[in-house]
Amino acid sequence: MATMNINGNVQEATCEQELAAIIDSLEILGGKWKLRIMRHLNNHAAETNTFKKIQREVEGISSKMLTKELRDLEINLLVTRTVLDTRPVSVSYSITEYGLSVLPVNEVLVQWGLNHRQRLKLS
Amino acid sequence: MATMNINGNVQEATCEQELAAIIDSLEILGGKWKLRIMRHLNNHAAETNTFKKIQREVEGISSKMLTKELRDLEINLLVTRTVLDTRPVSVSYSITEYGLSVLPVNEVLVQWGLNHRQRLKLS
DNA sequence: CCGCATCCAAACTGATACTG
DNA sequence: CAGTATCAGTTTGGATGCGG
Repeated sequence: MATMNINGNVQEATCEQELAAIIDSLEILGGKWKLRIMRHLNNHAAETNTFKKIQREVEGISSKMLTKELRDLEINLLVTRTVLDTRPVSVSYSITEYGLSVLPVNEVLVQWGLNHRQRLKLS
Repeated sequence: MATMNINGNVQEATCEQELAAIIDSLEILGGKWKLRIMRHLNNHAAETNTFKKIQREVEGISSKMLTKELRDLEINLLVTRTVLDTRPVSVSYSITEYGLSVLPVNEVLVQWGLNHRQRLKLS
C-alpha cells in the first residue's frame, strides 16, 4: 500500500509496518494532553511559553503530567526545552519545525470528531 | 477556525469544540485495537467476518477485548453486527458505509508514523 | 461459537508535599 | 519556578471458566 509522506514522496510499507506506524502515532500523539499541548504551543508560538504559563492555560493538567508529557514530546523532537536565565529559574518550551507536522493529524482528528458529533445527533 | 467535513462543507468551530472533537476522536478511534479492527474489516469487506475469524486474524486480541471493541464500534455506527442462523450461533461484523470515513484518519496516522520513524532514525 | 463474569496484575493519573 | 516523590484511586487488559 502506498502513502504520501510529509514531503509528498510516496512511501511503500507492508501491512505490518503500517500497523506499527499507527501504534507509534497513537502512542506519541494519543492520550489526553499531547495534542492539546501541541495546539497550545502552536497557537502561541510568538510568545515565551514557560512551564507555569502552559500549565495555567492548558486547563486541568497537573505539574506531574505536564512534566511527563513535555518530556515525551521533547524526546520525539516535537518541542524544544530552554532553561531561561531568570531567578528563580524558569523554563520555556517551543514547538519545533518538525513539530508542525502534527498539525495535519490534528486537523483530521478535529474534522472527524466534529463530523461524528453531527452524525450521532442525526441518527 | 474552519475545517472541512466529510462532505466537503466548511465547518466552523470554537477552540473548545475543537478540543472536544479531538478528545472524541481519540476516544472512539484510539487505543490498541479499534483501528486495527477497522482496517481488517475494510480489507476483508468481501468476506463474512465472524467473531472467531476476526479474533484469529487480528493477532493477539482476547475475546474479552474483541467483544468490547466491537460493541464500542457498533455504538458509534462504524460497524454492524449480524447474528447468523448457524448452529452453534455465529456472529459476523461488517464495516458500515459511515465506517469508511475513518480510513482517511487511518491514512494520516500511518503516514505520520512512517515519517516519524525515518525522522528518528536520521537524527 | 459467542459473549459474559470474575479475578488479578500492571499502567495511568490526581493530590499533596517536598527539593534545588 | 520547575520538577520530584509518594500514596491512593481508577482504569486497563489478560486469563480462565461458565452459559446460552
